[in-house]
Amino acid sequence: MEYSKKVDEKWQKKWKENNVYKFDKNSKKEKLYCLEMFSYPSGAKLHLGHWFNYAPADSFARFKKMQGYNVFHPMGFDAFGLPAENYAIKTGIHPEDSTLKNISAMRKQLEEMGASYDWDYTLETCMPDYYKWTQWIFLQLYKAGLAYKKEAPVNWCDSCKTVLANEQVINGTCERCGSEIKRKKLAQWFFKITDYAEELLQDLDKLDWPESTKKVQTNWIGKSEGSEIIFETTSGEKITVFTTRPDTLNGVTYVVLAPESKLVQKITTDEYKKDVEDYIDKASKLSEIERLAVDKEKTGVFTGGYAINPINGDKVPIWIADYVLEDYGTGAVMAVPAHDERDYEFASKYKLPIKEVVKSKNGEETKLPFTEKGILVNSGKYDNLTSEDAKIKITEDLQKEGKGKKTINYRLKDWLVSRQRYWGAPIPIIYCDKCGIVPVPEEDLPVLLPYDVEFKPDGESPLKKSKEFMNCTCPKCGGKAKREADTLDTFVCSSWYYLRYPDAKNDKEAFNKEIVDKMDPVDVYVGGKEHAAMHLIYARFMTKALRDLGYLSFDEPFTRLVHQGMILGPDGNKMSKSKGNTVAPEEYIDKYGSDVFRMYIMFGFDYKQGGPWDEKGIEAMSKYFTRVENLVQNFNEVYKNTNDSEEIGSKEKELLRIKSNSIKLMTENIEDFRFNTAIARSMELSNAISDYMKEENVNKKVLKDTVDILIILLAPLAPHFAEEEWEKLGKTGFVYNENWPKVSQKELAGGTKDIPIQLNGKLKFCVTVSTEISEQEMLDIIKNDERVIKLHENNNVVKDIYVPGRIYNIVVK
RNA sequence: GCAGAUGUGGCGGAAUUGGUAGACGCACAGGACUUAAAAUCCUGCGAGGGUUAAACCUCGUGCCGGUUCGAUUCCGGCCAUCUGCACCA
Repeated sequence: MEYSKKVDEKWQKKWKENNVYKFDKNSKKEKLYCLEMFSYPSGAKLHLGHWFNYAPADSFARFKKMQGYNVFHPMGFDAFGLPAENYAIKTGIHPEDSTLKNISAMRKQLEEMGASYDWDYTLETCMPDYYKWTQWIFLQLYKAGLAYKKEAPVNWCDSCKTVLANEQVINGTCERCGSEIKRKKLAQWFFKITDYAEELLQDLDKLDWPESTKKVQTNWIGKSEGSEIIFETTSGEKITVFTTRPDTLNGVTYVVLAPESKLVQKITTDEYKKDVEDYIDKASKLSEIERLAVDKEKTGVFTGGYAINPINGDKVPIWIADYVLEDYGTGAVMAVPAHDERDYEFASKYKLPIKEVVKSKNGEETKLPFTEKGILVNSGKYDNLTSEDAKIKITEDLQKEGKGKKTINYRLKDWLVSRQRYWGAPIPIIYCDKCGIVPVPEEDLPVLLPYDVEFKPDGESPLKKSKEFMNCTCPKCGGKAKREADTLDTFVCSSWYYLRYPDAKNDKEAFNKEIVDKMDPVDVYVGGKEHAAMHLIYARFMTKALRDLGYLSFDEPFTRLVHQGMILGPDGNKMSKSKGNTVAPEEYIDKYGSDVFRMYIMFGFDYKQGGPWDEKGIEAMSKYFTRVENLVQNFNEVYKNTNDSEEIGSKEKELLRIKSNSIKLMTENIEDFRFNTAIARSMELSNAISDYMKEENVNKKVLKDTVDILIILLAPLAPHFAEEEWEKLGKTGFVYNENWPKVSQKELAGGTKDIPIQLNGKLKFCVTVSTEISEQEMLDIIKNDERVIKLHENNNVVKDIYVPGRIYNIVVK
């Protein structure tokens, strides 16, 4: 049958009937856990991005299986979350109904793609049999003190009526709807990811991840080493500041508190009370985007209070200013306008003194603000020390007097996990008037998400409106109590799903320890780099936390990480409905079949790079399929009708060399997710076979072996097509069950090779030598080549450089 | 502003540890087959010069410079585009 969607259907049916993709958990082969980031069923159809993520990664998994690994390759659905709820708000269709419908449609499409998933291991995060365990994990973290509640200024989106994580705030606007984010104080649940900041940073070294992603995480964690320094104040309070530049302590000319700081009230004198209150009031009304605008001029106000410099006794004014952030460091800074740009700008505006205490090391004139390290001046006994030495010395001296210490700060903040939303896993907590916060007993899990709820947003959690859900009895005292109305951030669901897959049907525990230790960590994780900061850091945290609680015994969830690039619209822009440049895969699948589409997206782009969609390439790929079909058909005829030659001559050697070269490079390339070059090598091989078949006398054995190998090599890349051609070759089993071929070094050497001859590094010509002779013989042939001799005669030769088997360069004056 | 990535023919993209730049494919041109077209097959295809035709010569991997017998690859300095993070003291 000529390749089309019909061939896909034929083989999908056969695969199913024969359980070809059944995972054998008892296999003795080495396990390989290959995972793609699971899909979010916000729409009913797989879009091009899904295809570009899943189809090539499936080819990788197939390749690994053929190489002899026991490949575990599951797929599931990240089904809770805002889009389904927003869709529901718009259309009135319940999130559960639309989500489940989308899941079944997407699953059907994934089957049509021909992906080698074992669906016995699937999961859906919105189902009670999954979120029961999400809640259970919450309880374990709660018991361990890693989940806690606190009042916190949160990012509030007025349009979505919800709190957003810092990661969901883009330039002060909501990631989803683009409206400005305001600050609001609410009691919120947090996970203590900051406890793991140092380990999350250190363990990045262990990971086979793209460097750029490690960098993103490093910046996200934002470790900075410095000192905490205590300033006494005239009002008797103490202000602790954090600084990375204790060497500039003598240059402090004022101290600044964040407007939200609790100290402000105590330090402010009556005289300045009104100014300060006005300022705080104004600052709190500013939205995040206004407050953080880069070009915003710094503002602040004097409190009337003074602080005492712990090192020289200087009395400096205390100000409040919104350029100081409450939630970083100590919420207070010592201002050194001479050596910090922000302080300089502020001091200049408010006419505060500027005192220079660091000079350039090489004695050059320094222009203020001078923010580099240098040599201390105007610093009493610390004069002439380098910044590096002074940092240590000053901190030591302060420590002796209990006025300071060395410390480390991280930008990473605790993970805010509560959402005032309906479509998520309910937080398993009960509030009792008598007993306070009471965790739901494990045997009462899951806390079911009620179906009948008014989920239109009005600033309150939708669950609060369901009396049935809210009213309960306290597990401790049996009295009347209320449930937590917030649901968990979907990132909580996705922070542990890779642990659930291998034991997805376990109804006794989230996952069995023995199984998870055997199957995890994920060996190869494939997904977009938009998750570099959030999902990937949360999952790492979760693995480490569960390890410390004794539920598993490894440190990192994803050993190797690969990011696919993004396919852009034909116009080179990101695909979006509003731009009208989207590409619908279904049309192409229907017209050409899934394999042509898969092969095109693998061949037309650098996988890690992506690029603009080009429709012409798909037609070309379809033609390649036809060429291979013709090749197989011709082969069957040639094999039947021509005379056999047992000779292994130069033609055969060349064919075998190309065959082995294709095996070698395809093996390396697929391993490295470089599908475009892998496919190029398969094309070279089919071209070589076609050429060889035009010969008068063919060596049938060589030809047959080579054709078989071509189809085997294509099997992971074009699975349906390869099965069809395999069958045409008269084979009975599935080509998927064949072994990936091995390279023959002897064949790879071929018969001859060309040694380039250069003159001053520029190619002149090549000398062809046999690969079966010694290096010395090769050199002799090159040296005695007429053209080489001529080059020597006609030039003033300085020397010859010979890299054995590689290149021969003649250096002339 | 900081960090990261990218820059190669008309196009997508290839080039081991520095060693024949442009694999493979698209597009294009010419040819074969055909009444014709499509499909298929064959040939050519970085730019410029040169030749009846070849041979051959010069230039060429964003720009400038360096290291080297030899640089798309290594180093220094720019430019452009993209993506993160953005008052983190």
